[in-house]
Amino acid sequence: MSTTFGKGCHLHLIDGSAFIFRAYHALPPLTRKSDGLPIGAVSGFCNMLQRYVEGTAGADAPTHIAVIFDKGSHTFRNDMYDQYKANREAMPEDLRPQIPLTREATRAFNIACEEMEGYEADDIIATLCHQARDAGGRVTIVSSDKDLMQLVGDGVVMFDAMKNKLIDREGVEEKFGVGPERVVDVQALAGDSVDNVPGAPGIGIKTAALLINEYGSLEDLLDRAEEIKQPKRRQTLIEKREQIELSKRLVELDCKTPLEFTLDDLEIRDPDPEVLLGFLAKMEFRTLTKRIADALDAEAPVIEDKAPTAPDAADAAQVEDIPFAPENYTCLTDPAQLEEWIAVIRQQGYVAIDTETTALDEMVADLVGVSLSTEAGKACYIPVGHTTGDGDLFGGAEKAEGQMDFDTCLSLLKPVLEDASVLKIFQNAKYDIKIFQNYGITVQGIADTMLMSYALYSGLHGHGMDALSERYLGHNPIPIKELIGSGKSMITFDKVDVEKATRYAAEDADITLRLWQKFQPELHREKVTRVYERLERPLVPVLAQMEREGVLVDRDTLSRMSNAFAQKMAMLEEEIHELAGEKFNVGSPKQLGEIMFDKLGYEGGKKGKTGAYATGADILEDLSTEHELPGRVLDWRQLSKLKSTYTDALQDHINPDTGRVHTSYMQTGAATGRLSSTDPNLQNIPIRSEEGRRIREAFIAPEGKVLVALDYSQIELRILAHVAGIDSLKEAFREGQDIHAATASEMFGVPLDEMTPEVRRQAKAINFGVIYGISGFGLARNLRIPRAEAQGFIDRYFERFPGIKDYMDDTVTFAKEHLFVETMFGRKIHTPEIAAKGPRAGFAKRAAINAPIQGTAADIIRRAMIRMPDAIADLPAKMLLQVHDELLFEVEEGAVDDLIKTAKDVMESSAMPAIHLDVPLIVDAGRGRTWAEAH
DNA sequence: GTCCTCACG
DNA sequence: ACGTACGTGAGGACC
Repeated sequence: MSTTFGKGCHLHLIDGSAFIFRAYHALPPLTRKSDGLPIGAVSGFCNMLQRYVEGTAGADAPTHIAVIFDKGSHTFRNDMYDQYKANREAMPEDLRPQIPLTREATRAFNIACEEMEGYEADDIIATLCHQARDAGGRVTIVSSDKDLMQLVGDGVVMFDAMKNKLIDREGVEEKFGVGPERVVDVQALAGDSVDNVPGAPGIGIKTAALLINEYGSLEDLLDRAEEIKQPKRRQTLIEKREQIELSKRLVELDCKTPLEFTLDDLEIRDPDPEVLLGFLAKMEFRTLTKRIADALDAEAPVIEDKAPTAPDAADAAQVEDIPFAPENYTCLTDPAQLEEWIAVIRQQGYVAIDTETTALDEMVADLVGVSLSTEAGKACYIPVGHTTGDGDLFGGAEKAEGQMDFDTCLSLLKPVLEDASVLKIFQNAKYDIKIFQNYGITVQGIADTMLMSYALYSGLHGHGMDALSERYLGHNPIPIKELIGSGKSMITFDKVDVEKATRYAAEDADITLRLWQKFQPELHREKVTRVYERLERPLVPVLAQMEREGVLVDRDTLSRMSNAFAQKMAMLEEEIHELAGEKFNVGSPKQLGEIMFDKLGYEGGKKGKTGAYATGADILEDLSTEHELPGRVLDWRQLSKLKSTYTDALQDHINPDTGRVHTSYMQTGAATGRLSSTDPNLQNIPIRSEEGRRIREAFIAPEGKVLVALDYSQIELRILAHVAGIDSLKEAFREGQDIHAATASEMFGVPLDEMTPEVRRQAKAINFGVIYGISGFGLARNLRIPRAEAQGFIDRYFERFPGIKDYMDDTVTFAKEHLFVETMFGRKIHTPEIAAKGPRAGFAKRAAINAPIQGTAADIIRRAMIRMPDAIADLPAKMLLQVHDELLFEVEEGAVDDLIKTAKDVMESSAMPAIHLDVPLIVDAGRGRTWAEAH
């Protein structure tokens, strides 16, 4: 039955990883109906495999076939160069569990399925190629990976299944400018950013091919490097010789892999219908099962339409039964123990990590310890920076007993942290990766339980670890207060006793791991995997980098402003006291209310819930038509606000080391998907008032650089026009009209060229009102017109734009039915209050109407931010700040136009291709030495 | 800690 | 019948 591989045989080798990734990206995140297991990639993989086998049947059918997979993340190339493939992005979490299933699928098709520990699939393919060719057979490699092109020639061709194209010797020459036998020479010079092969800096494929063709081979080129005319190129080749030679060894495939099977084992075999259909049925692939059953002329097994089972009842119960037992938490002091932990981590491919530090501000925090957890209930803590006495780790204090050496610990952890193929699970990853960055460690390959919770439960509750642990694990973690106290007597973590720290820190890692296990299947069940994978997880390093950059703020400017404000306030205060007839604290609303309404007897004093008079700006404004005092108080309040919140407070936030202000962005702060900014909040720097706007003059670019502000024009209204399907609004946006004027024209029948500012202002207020879930009362208050008149405007608006009312009604209906609303990208915002009765129902309704619009805008700018670093990588520019619909950059003077063009393009195209908008997105640009000028 | 007020989109 | 524009964070007063 079995024949010996030889002349006339034709071996097809399928690059398994390529199939898997193509399948994963080509298909939506499908899940198995009965239990929510992600199976999109498996489904695509099976389809592709089946179609391939089907498509190759005929005259030149393969006699032998195999699917070759990678195994393990560590190969002999990592021993040569530890940075090899270190840039690889972490595997999406919903793909990981599908990998073993693709092996199972291959076997179910009765196709040979081969892999080797320590070798890449490419090496196995290379070895098989050589063997097959030596035996006189032919080979077709099914892959489009350029690393395999070196194997082409002498009966070996490649088939790019994506483009349905054969790649032969000419194809390789087209791609590399040299024949297959010189491909590795070109690759060694050109390097490869994807695999992190260094190559020769400044030399790409074109130049490399030119050089190789001129000198014949890489070795000759390097030997005769002195002869090269271009000085820069000559220098590079001489200085980087070793790096280039290393690169060649990295790209050269090993054709002597010690295989544990022979070519004869790969002989093509018919699948066993029972096994194959059994597997497909188990995966619950209805269409595919039926199609293959037909092809095999067999009976398709029945796939029951099982209702989803209770969420992993069995598994969950097991995990939840594992107690939180501090005795299973160990304190690691010996590097050998850590090495054992690392071996386990590498083996299983993931670990939960938490860092303990001396401060909440990552820019000034020192690392005190690291905790790890590899399975529920099991965790360790590595103390490295605990101190005794006064002073800190790097000055004054004594290092406490019983710890691991700081540098030893980090040098052991570094390769794991930087290896994107090992998943590091954090609660609030941004904090920890910034801490590790302080020590030159760039963490790659992260999961974040805080972001998972946000993607799953935004609007339902907060996403802090204590709350999540209590809610989802039924466990109250040790409060940090018990270790460091609170208030004035608070100590830093380095002063905490190592034993206590171990219990606390190990528990945090344990909890993080358990939350990850709990949330992972939920992401699929709730269909928010895409949101988490595309909108949340990739944003973390981007925000970390922006925070690290900070923005330059001029202390002198702020300090001068503070002084000027103080003087003016003192004068106003004197006047106010005189008008009041007594001295009082102008900053106390309570005292002010009593003075105005009780003592001076102003009309219209209204007490709120707490029994205090309301003294808000709107009330003082009304009073100021009758009295002098309220106007003075308004002026005083404005200055007080500017001084305390901005000109004084901002100075305190200037980092002494960098001279810049480093805000912190909270990714989970706003339910709609917006970011929020704290410490300091740089998203509410004044701009509306002339006095306040001047604070932006203190935000500057360093010498030789410029600030560039890019902001989306009317993004929320554009989204509204799209989602509500308002043709006239869409048309106005497409034609670049003044949207508020166009609205006014449509509503009041005033031609555009006769528009008055007053009518336009009213239309503008209505436009904004609509986004907020308009009410007659709210619009009346905003426009200071009678409520009936405001209601008349709204009625007319709905009449002219009937789609708006439908959109609002539909959104509320959807929210009531599902208790959440969605953005265009599928972000869910839960609206539990929509079921409430009474006044709360009104709030919830308006929030539900607003959330998809505000949230979609937030998603769009997030996508822009995620794509931005790569887009501007070659420009001398940094993205510094985000203010909801604006991005602020710092750019070298000469590159301003390039930056604006590139960044604008990224922003304007960021809705696509995930969603389609019927209206264009337009980004306005400004530049200047200060943020004030850039607007 | 909570309320009030006010800065931003 | 009720009280209302949506989403945030920070500072100061007051308990």
